[in-house]
Amino acid sequence: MDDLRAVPPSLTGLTTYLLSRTGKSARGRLAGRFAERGLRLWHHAVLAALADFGPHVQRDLAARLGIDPSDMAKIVDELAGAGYIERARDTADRRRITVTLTDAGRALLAELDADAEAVQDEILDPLTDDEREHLNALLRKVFTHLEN
Amino acid sequence: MDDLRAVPPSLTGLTTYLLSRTGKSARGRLAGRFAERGLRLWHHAVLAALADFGPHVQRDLAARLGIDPSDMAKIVDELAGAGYIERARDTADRRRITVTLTDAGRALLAELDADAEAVQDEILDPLTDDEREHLNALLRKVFTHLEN
DNA sequence: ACCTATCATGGGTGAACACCCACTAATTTG
DNA sequence: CAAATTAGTGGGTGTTCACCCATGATAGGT
Repeated sequence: MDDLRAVPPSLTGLTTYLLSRTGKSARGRLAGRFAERGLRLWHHAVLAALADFGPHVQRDLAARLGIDPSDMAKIVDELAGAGYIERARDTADRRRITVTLTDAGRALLAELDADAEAVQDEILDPLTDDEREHLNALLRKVFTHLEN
Repeated sequence: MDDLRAVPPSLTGLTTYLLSRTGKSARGRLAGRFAERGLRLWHHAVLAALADFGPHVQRDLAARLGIDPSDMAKIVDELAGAGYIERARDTADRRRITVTLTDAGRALLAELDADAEAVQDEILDPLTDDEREHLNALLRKVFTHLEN
């Protein structure tokens, strides 16, 4: 007891601490899997947004994901270069570029989602199905409240 | 609907995504408060470890918190410089430095804990007391399982 | 037709962070 | 007693990440 590896209980008593640590672990593991494919977390988020809401003007895509338009340009460039999305100049407003998911992109998204599920299974391993459900509901509440 | 600011549901459906985002927000807010005092999250962790487990050999402190000994040396130096902890050479093994919490350190820890509570209240605002309790219990399960 | 605003893009910056190595002092081992 | 090991420390490195600015192309207002 008093294992030298034990984490201070006054920290584990803080829900924010637990959120921070588990969140970091989750992000790290998923980022690791994506990295094996030469991808980062934002690539997944972009593909998911396109799948959920359909084609986007690039600027709207950046706004939706809360990322800098300049960084979005780079991400879009990478995804387009690999054929996962298609860029097309808007004919009405030729400043804009409309981004669309390709079939290859849809297929990649399915794989990335599978990665995410796998990581989720790793991390939520000690929880029953009911508990996972409950955790997701609680976090969803917290998250939607954060978005203001 | 289809608010341009809405986050993709296929992401919010992933508990790992919610963990990652809420965790990042929690860490960011707390780090912001600490930064106003010229401190970082590790300073809090070190003080908490000393309060919970008593004096530590510096190397053990690093091992417990999972941080590089070299980085721990810097953190300890900062805390000692401000008088929050005391360094003392071990008389038996003069290579070792034993780190002890001072009264000032204990007082600072109380303030940092208050900061953490405040951030926690912000973030868990939409949850009832029962739900907060439940969330903490679930995360604790997940966290202790991660530690392997 | 000008002037201003908007979009995509490239490039650069700076903070945070986790690592890693080398060096000194001290201890332990053979 | 010599050699190998360990503790603390200083310094440096590479990565990630969020930001910010400048530029060129295009639109819209007046």
